[in-house]
Amino acid sequence: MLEAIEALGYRPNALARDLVRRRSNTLGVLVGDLANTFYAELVKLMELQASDAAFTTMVCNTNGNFALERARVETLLERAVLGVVLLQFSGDRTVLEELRAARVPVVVVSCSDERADCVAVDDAAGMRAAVEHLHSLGHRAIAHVTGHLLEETTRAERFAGYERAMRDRGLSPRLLSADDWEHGSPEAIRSLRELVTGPDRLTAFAAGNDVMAIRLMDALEAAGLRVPEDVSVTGFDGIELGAHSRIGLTTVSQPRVELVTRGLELLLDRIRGDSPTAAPRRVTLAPQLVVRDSTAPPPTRPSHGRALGRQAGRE
Amino acid sequence: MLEAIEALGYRPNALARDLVRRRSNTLGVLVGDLANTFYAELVKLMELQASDAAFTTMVCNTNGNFALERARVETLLERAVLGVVLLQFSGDRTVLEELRAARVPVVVVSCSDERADCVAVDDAAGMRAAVEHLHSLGHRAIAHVTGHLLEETTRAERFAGYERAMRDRGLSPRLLSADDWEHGSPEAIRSLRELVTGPDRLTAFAAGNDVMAIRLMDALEAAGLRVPEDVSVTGFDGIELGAHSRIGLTTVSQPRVELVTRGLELLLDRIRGDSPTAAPRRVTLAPQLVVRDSTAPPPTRPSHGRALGRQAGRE
DNA sequence: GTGAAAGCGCTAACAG
DNA sequence: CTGTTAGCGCTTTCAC
Repeated sequence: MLEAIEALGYRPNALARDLVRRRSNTLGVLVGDLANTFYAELVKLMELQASDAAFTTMVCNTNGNFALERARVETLLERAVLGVVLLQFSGDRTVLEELRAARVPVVVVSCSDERADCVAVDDAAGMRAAVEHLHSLGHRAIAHVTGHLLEETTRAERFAGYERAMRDRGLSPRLLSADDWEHGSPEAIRSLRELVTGPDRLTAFAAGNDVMAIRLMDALEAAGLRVPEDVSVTGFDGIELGAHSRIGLTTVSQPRVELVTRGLELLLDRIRGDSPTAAPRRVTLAPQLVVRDSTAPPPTRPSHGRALGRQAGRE
Repeated sequence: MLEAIEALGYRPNALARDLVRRRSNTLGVLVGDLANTFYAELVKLMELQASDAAFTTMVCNTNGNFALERARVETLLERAVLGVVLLQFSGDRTVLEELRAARVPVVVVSCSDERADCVAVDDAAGMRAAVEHLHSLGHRAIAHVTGHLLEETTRAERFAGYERAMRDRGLSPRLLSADDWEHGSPEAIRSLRELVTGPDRLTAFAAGNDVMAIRLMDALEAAGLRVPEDVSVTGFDGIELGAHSRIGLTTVSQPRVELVTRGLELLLDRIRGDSPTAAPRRVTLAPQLVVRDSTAPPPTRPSHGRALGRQAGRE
């Protein structure tokens, strides 16, 4: 009988099933920017683990844009998703309100929000580890580099961690925006060079994430500075590319699999209604400093050799 | 009245709408590996353009795994998707059959299949351009590097393009598998060094895609060889990372936006039923050679300096 | 145990 | 043109 059904090519209609059940067995995944490999990998893991748990996922790229994010949430709600995973959440209050009003469980992964369950790395501790590492190498003039590529709350927390670590060591924090040299304009490159060769010269940059760190390395080398000989750079996230021999980025790595696993755990717990009224829960994971080749002791006498080093040799 | 509806927080139930319409206003997107930024970006563009055209998308990562791919297609079919976009399609016949049996329009983007509409770059022409470039630099011993990271038909076509280009120049093709040194085992690295320093020494590698090219550079440098001084490398795809100053990968770039736009065009055309019985259509786009720093004339006398160059200086 | 019946929230068709 | 009605394909309930 069942074979006959199979043979006839019967396929159950999920639309009808979902309608009568009034829920769709689908998890929504909202991600800010799929082009950032860190998030792409989280999405990939999420999709895999969710389907192992017999859920369908619906991936939405929000481009970090509020309006788009809201529209996507609306779509997910209309489709009666079981729950929503927010990666790189913009922190827009109305979205969370809507989700709450619709009684749809939410988990925020890899960034923080007090209004929802979240799983994230201890950003402040991660930045502290980066500053500590640079400090122990002898660096004193360490700037923090951040920008719009980083989701707001994460940006704030990483900056806070950096600032605290600097003050704890009696150093003065300095904040730079990666957005300035994003397009590699000559003035931006020149002013970057100023920062490293000028009077209060910087010897190290602790970037807010790997993508910014890698672009910064690019800009520094375009300015004729060598990494790590003239200046050290650290990142945050631990994207695969940073491990490439040509890049060798010292970074603070996030445990991606655990982030996803724990996130899904929290979400499924809420979906099953195991803890319906519990206050937002928070899982904090430990990031891990990975030391590679982009950090070294500061130069003893500043040389900033434009004619020296790899850069000059290759271009 | 409409305002009252709004105020009461009415939200239409897409499940019911879809059930009665017997179609879901959703496009399925099947992608082999989201962790490859080339595909992640295509997915991102696809999602954006589809939602601009008022479609929801359902992204599924198949991991290049037949069983997973089949399961995902089954899910999409149960959800009565309007159409399916196949990125990095595994070429599994049964999947296409199922989709056809369910009368669901399909478009294959960035790889080829005669059984469906497709939009792809001319892979053979791209590889020919790479070989031509290397040949004009003076290279004669050029190997093609491919592996499981590349979807099957694409792999075949790029190899064919390479082989033809080599034979046209009276050169003998040589095929290597990137899978060998994927894990960076010492033997693999040693045998790679053999290939470049041994009797029939290779002076250039034309890789099947950028990810493999970049990993190959890593492996070559681990073997104490310099790129491009000792050996040249080319990629295929044009991922952003290849443009980084530290990488500087010469590559054959694919027009991503056009790939997505044209793909969606073909799919929507079929969905609207404009050309219900037309034979599979094929849009072929021109790839573009981007010359950067990973290619140079072959060394005049082989030095293969282990103690020289960036590698030795940095590790 | 098995089988019939009700109805999920919409849309499309049709009657007024 | 507006209002009513049937029914999409399933699950769940309830009667047998």
